[in-house]
Amino acid sequence: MARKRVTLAQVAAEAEVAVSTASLVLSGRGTDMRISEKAQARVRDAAARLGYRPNAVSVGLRKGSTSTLAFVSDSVASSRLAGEMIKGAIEAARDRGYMVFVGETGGNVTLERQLLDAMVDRQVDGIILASMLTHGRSLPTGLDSTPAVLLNISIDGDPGIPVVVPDELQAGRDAATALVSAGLTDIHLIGAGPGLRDVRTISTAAHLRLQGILEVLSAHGLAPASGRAINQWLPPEGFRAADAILASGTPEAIVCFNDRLAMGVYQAIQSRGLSIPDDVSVVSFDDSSIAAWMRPGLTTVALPHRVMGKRAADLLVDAIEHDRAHPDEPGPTGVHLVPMPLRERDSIRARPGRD
Amino acid sequence: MARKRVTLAQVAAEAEVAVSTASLVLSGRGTDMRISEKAQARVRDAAARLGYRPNAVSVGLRKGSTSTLAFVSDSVASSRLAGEMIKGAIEAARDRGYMVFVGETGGNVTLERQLLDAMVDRQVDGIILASMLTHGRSLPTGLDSTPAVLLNISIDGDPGIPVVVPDELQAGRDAATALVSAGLTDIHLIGAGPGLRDVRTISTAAHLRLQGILEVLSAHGLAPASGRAINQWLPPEGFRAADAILASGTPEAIVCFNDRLAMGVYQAIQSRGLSIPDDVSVVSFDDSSIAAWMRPGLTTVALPHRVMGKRAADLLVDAIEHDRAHPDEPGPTGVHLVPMPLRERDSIRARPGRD
DNA sequence: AGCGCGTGCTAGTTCGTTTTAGCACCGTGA
DNA sequence: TCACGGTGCTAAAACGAACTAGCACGCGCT
Repeated sequence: MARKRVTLAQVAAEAEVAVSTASLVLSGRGTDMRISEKAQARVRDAAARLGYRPNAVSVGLRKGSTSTLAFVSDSVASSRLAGEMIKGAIEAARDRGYMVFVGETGGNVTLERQLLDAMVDRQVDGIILASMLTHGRSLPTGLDSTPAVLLNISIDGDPGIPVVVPDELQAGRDAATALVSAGLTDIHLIGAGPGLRDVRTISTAAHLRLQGILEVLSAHGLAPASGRAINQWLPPEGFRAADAILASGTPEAIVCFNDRLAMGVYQAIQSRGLSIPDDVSVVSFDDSSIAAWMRPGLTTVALPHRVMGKRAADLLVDAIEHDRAHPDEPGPTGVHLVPMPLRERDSIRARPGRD
Repeated sequence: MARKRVTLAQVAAEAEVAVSTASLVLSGRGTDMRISEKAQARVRDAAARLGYRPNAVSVGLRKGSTSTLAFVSDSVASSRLAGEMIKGAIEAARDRGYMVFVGETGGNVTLERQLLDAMVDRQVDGIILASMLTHGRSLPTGLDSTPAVLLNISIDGDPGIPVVVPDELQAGRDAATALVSAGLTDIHLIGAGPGLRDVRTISTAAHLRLQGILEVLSAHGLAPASGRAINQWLPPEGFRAADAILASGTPEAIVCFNDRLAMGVYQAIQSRGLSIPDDVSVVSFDDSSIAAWMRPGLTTVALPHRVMGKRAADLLVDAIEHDRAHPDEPGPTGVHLVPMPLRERDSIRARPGRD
């Protein structure tokens, strides 16, 4: 086993030309360099016959670029979401001819440093630094010597490189609009609120979602009927919060700050024999896999992780190519907001008597 | 920006020795090669001062090995599970000094070929070929020239390389035992069964789980009270199947072939005003994230994806090192069953009057 | 004085490719 | 007859590290 790889030298020998000739031909510069059609044909033929494939490591050494990206995140698998991001990035990278190294730091800064170093040692052409937490953090050093993109990380101040984040503000607006345009006015918030400062998580998502919601409500002369700031957005918390609301009457609508909270909210509502959406409407955020499985289907504003990953990889490759073409110019930058689409399912019902 | 990387030559110049001397010292063969302590100190000092890091690409070219693994799967993100596998593999790889390329084929054979080729072109030291479907499939060619491990793939016949799969047979036994030892005898199957041939999916998991269940039941003189083979294991199917069972009486216990089915089953039971586990006990497979969030917590046999990924990476590195040490010997092989632990939560109640 | 030997280091080749500079040949026009 | 220009190719130098073979030097011994 382990048939040795075919090298360019072998192809050249088989075609009876010099190595440099073979290289020229196979890299498409043959005609350009006035290699006769006959010789070119011989080389191509030999390459095909021997099943020649260029050794990417050697090319990487010679050219200094490896057609390789690094994807470093703090958590690959803690959520299905991270997987989607990676998938999006890998697909986009592949379409552009790049392979991707995936690394995971678990939030450990030392590990992040080591990983980044290991990636740079392997001459990656660019780096995607991703987080699952969308919170402000400081940027590791060394990201200025290699093209890089920040994914799902909102940095304080201008990082000087492209940043890809979901448009949480608009998502908040859309969730509130879905309720308001159904004629619902008695709206309760679970996860954050009722005021703009009532946020218990480090996530900036919470702030932005809340801001968007409040913006739309006040534009319609409304305010949240209640709100609970919660730091752990998990089903039991959702259950407790909803139960407390239900104890003092049936609300028209509940906004959950994520689908796990919504799951608990469903349980609380249904365990009281009430119906979603006939008695109370629910809207949420994330569109995690459970959202579609819940009964009735949960209307939720999706986090488009796949698209974000793809976007990041595309921006990174753009940056790499820009760098190659104009090594002195500063390179692309800016915050790229990815729209969060509203997935309308069956958890919102228009208020009878209104349209 | 983009400060050039420090090369060994620069370190050597700074330490006033030859490049070869610097190489020897930094690779630990200094004393071995009788380089004076003084010179060694100068080299190490210079390396530290300049922040020297060896260029992994160059080393890869020279040594032929790149400290890099490939993880190729048919679906990275279709389930949270795949992410866990990758995470396990990446962690184990990192602990052994390897970085990992992740690729995803979407089940497309052409793409798989291309990806595998691209990986081999980059001189990966080994390949993990993973699937999310645990079904028999044919092995791509070329896996014999590079160390490889199959992850979550059961191949027909001996692939000649290590294979890592979950122990579904024992999982089936454990699920059934959990019910039987609680004194439950009226046991209904949702997903497959009641007979050994009543399986509608291409997954071998279904067969093995069923086999394990039937084995334990018959060892106790029991047989399934009913069984429905289903090809799509999703909540609505679970709901329908459970509803049909409930229409003709209240069952003692239901085995769901995965957690999504169980989610539908919960909905069906609870919408009839019945209680889990007081009226009916439920056990399931997978331990997906929803299992812990359901009310009551779902007792389920976990698919240890993280452990499987870790195991695969460890076996692969073992194979690589074996290959390096004994290039002629055949290398490790065999099927490695990873135990599926039973996660006991609150969906099983012992039958009153029994122990 | 000459030989052998241990010590401490280095020159030079290799890995597989890209790329630049330029060689050898031929026909042509002066 | 010779410079000149075009044609078709190749030699050789990178890229950065690893590693083999072996050089120079000084010391002790005969």
